Amino acid sequence: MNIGDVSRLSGLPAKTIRYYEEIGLVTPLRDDNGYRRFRESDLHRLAFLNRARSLGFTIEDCRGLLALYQDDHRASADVKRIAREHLARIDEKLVELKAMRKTLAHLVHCCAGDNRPDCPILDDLAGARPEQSEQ
Amino acid sequence: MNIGDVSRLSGLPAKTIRYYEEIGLVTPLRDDNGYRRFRESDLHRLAFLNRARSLGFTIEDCRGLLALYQDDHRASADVKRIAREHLARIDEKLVELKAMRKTLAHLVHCCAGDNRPDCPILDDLAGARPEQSEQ
DNA sequence: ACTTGACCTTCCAGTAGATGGAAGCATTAC
DNA sequence: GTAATGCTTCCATCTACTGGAAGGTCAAGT
Repeated sequence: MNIGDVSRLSGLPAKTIRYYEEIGLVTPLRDDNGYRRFRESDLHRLAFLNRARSLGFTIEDCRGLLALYQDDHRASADVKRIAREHLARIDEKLVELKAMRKTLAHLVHCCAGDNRPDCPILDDLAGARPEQSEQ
Repeated sequence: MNIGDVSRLSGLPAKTIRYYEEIGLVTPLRDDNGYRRFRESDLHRLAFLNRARSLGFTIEDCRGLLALYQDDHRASADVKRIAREHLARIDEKLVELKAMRKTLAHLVHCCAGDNRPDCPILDDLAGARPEQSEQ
């Protein structure tokens, strides 16, 4: 298979596949003309990567997960640890985003959004926060 | 004020303040010795930036917000539009993260996390997804 | 045989938003 | 005088790609 084929089959852009090769996540063979030649196993790795990335795992997580995937003597505990840590990161991010969302939604709600200059959003950004006195 | 002072007062690292100068978000004066000299107005801009960034506004959003902040003839509608668009981006991100969280939490829950190799997390990443048949 | 178009290659640059570190002046404290 | 901070610039690095240029390869059609 050429890169176009695995791109279609894995759902990853060819650019991304080349990048993954560059950072050692996949190692296709080469034909005499210099074209990359992908085996079934390469395709599986790429599909695995696409799925793992879509779940938000970092590239380094993916590296670890692929290694465990290949390792018949793995302990599922190692996989679970990576996933749990990732889940914790997601939860942190969710807390942060929800806090942002709450403040922003409040500010947007308070702003008249007309052609006058008075704006509670700018007031907040400038430091005048009614619901959060300066200690 | 030197950079160390505004750093303490604005809460931004000196590195970040230099970076903000580089990209034109703040323009301190210079002393004869080459040191940056910050006015009160610079400090206000930096505090504004710190707050806006902590609410997740992009640097380009901040640029627009600062311009409106300085503009006595602004329309609050313009501020509100920037904030609403940002809010929409946050909501998108929240939807995405919540979906990831749901899948991940389920997989983590299903994984025994012992010293055996069987692992539903890897099974999922490898494409064997029971609750989501292939088309 | 020649051309066209699709496909492939490498290499370089750029994205967002900083952050880390090195080398080297300036200032302040003792 | 010297040691500790503090300031400067410059360059590199991070994440995870993505875009584009310049050019080689291949298969189909005429």
